[in-house]
Amino acid sequence: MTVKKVSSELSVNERAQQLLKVLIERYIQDGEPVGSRTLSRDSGLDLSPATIRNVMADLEDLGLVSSPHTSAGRIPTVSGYRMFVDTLVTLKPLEAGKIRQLETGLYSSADPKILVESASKLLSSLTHMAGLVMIPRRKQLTFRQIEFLPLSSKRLLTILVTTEGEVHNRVIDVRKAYTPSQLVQFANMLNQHYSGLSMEEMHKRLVREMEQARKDMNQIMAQALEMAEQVIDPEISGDDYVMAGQTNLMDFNDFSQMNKLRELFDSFTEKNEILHLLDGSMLAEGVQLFIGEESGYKALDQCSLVTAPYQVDSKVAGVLGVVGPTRMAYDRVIPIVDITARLLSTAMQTRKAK
Amino acid sequence: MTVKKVSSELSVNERAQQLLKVLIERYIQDGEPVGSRTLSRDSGLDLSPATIRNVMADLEDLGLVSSPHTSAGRIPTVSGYRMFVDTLVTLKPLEAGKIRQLETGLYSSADPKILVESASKLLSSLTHMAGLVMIPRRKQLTFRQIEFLPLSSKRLLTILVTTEGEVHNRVIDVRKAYTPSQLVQFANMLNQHYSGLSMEEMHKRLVREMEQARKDMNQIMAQALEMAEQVIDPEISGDDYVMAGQTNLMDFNDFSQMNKLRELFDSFTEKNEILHLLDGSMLAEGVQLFIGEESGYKALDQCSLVTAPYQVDSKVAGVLGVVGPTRMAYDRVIPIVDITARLLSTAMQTRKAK
DNA sequence: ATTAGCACTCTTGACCGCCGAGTGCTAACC
DNA sequence: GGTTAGCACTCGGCGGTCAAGAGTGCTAAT
Repeated sequence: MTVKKVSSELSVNERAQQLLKVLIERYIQDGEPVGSRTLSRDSGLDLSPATIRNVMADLEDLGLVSSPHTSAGRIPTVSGYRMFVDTLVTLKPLEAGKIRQLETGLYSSADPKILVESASKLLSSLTHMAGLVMIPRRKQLTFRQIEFLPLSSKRLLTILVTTEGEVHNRVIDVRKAYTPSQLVQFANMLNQHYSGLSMEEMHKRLVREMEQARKDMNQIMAQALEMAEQVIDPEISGDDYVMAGQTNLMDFNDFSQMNKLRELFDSFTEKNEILHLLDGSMLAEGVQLFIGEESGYKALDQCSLVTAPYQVDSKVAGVLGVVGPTRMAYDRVIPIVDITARLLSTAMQTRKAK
Repeated sequence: MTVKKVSSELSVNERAQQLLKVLIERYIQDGEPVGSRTLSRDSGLDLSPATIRNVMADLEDLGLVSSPHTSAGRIPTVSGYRMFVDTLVTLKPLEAGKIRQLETGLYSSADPKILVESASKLLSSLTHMAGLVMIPRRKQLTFRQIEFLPLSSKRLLTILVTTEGEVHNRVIDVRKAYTPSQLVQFANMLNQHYSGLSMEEMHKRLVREMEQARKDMNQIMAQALEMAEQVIDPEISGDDYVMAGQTNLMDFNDFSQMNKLRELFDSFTEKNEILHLLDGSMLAEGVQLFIGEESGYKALDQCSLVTAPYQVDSKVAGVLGVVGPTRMAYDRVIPIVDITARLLSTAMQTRKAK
């Protein structure tokens, strides 16, 4: 009996999965609980509503679907969505037109800032949700060049250029006045010495070598290093992301209650929660999903986040993705995020080759 | 008869104005149409509801109030608000605590970018609406210093510093390669020659003197000027504003319909309409209001905008303000905007004196 | 194992009537 | 003549009822 049951359960499972898949696709399409009759008609499985009701009861026991009230159809739960995206979904290849749109949108500029901005705009316009792109993390940028510009006697404008093409400005106050030629000398020294290092590495070395210079009573050296240290300071992490199309989320009646939406928008301006999440998904390879409460952040518990890391110089530099309602068209969104990440990677790459 | 009527009408008007004032204050307070009985109780005028009904009928004829339906109280129209803010409102002086909050919030930083950002945050938190601060207009900034940094043989990073303390970076491509010393020479020349001019003036001169240099076959000069011209280019207007607390607007049930709110938010990201408005109110002295449809922009027709220009170096540099529902506490908001503008002015001033 | 049938549940929208708030008008009042 | 009391009227909002529709769970038959 047990043996029989196992084998039968397997076949049931396959069928149940198929039904779950159809149910979720259906629910994503029109946002209403799906009933047994609808499923019986559209599943392609030639089963009567009654049979399907039995299967639904099983799925409900497994926690994959739930019904909002006694006499409504079923809607997927978070676990249901999870199973769907992990094993059931059939991804829709991206239409050529949209790929072209992405390509042209991302090849136009050499400035990484603009590139990041267009990527997030493209994501939002292709998915009709909110797109976001994390700015390359400061730690992982590589140092290329630093310059000091006197603003007043004891105030300097420092300009930091990375290999990736980013430019950072910062005003620092110094203890004593330097002549322009001294400043040039400082800059030259730093540029020769540290060019090509990652910010993180550079920071480490700066600290170490500053110690050394002080011991050696090498004033000049120590001063230059101290100034550089003030600019490189990893505390000013510069971690940030760019977002576009937040207002798209207002179209989803999933967020009909204003306060939920407000909470979400606030967490977009707060940034730290989102950054945490993005940071976490830097490590993963390929597309990653956070469905509903999976993210662990209350503000996002009605949303899903689809992310993919992008590379510069074959090292992971950042993450991009979209935010939308849990009930989103995963089959379309996943490829979009995936391809956008790839294209952004190459767009940033070619820039460097120039 | 006519003479008498005029005199009586005058006295009626005074009373009517008083009633209009109380009505608007009341409506602003709790957002519901105000009826004759309420007014009779709270106006302090010791009039019966019936009399007040007559006055209301007059006010309605004058287009200052309207009733949403036959048996509701009256609500102010745009003209009603206009009359209110122009002649009736008694402004509430800002509490010392809030002034201190503003002062500490605005004196902490020397960087104009940060200053602008905190000003808009302060505005939003003090008014519980959306605060915005327009960035000093490029044209009106004064040139202080320019530097050229070679990135690759024919690509230069240009750094532009204004007297106001802003730093602008831009990457430009040049036709031929220059040696570092040539670049320094260019920069020196430009800095000596143009320092202290407004961008607008500088641009004019650049064009003129470039012509001259070409005629004189002064290659070096012409090249330097051409490079500068690429950086100064007023087309890249850099007009922009910083906004904070948009989500506050979601709390007002005045914007209960999502699409209205969305339109508004979209116009915030679009920016040009808002910039137009802000630009227009740069000329006005002191606080200026756009109530409802007065702004002329559809997206803003449920909102009011309260603005005030701020100065740097006793020249108008930009505008700041708040956006909120037409039904906002003008008596509190107007002083807040006014004082914030003054404090931002001094905060930016002292910066320069340093 | 599957299905048909049936009773039951729950939501939704329409309809109804009532209450309260407020108006406009008229006639009386000072 | 301005002001007021009184009265009829209007309208939105609220609660209740009702029927229709959709969907379920269970049972018994296939």
